[in-house]
Amino acid sequence: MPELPEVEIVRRGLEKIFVRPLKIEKVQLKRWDLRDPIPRALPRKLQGATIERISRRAKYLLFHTTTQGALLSHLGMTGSWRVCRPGESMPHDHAYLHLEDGRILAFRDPRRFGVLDWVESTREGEVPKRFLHLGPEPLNPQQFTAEYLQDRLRGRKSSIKVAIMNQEVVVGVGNIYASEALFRAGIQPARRSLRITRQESARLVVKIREVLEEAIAQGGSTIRDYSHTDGQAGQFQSRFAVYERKNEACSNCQSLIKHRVLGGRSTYWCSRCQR
DNA sequence: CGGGTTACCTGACGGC
DNA sequence: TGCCGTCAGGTAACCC
Repeated sequence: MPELPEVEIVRRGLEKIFVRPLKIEKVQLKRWDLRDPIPRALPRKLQGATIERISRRAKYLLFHTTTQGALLSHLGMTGSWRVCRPGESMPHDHAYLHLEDGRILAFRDPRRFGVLDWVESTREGEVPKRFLHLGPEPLNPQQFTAEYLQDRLRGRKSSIKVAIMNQEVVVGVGNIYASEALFRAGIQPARRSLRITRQESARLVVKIREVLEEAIAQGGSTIRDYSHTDGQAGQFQSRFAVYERKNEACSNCQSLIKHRVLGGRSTYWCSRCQR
């Protein structure tokens, strides 16, 4: 489900709720068996804590408390956070955070590939274990540069699409935006990473950033489960150039959009516009 | 070791 | 109608 743009939109939605710090009065867990079991201590740590800030790293969200500990959440494929009131439960709600103002934050995740975890400290320099292997943030031009990408692609035998979806190379790019960015950059997804030229790396860096920023501006992409914290759907799915457009005419050259599986994931491209 | 494949889980959809 | 196979915004544990 959610790639960087969707997670960032969720972060902004949550941020609005915590414009002023709010205490969590009660934590209710419906089940513990997400992709990783929720730590038994999580409710104890969160209950009575005050959330003052929401940050994002890659596709992870951190709910920072005033005592330095933080709730870490990953949405997996179908995870969502929504604001609701008592009695507004939905199937596959796994956790409820009861806020001091009477509102409830519900974590829902039908497939349970998501993660809820507790990190003890998020002080400067102390990086949660889950973040250790993560690559640079693509929206940060100082971190994610043509030189950097070219360097990481050199000597890599995998396809360029698999490479940019590798969170150690660059974070936040998932299956939709990988295809979309490669279309914009004019690069075939199956090309070997090591054959990508310097110039192409430069273009790809620009296009990855561009497509992610446009998607954020459109509120992300809603295919199935994804929605904002207020239940609204994203709008970027109507702007897909290639994703899920197999056999449709390319918006640029009218030739038919191709599809194949790469690294186990559905991949879409225009064989005329992408070389 | 790098890189491909599979498992985790539920629901939606198409074909028979 | 209903059953079965396939596929889905991600990640990580496996295999070679």
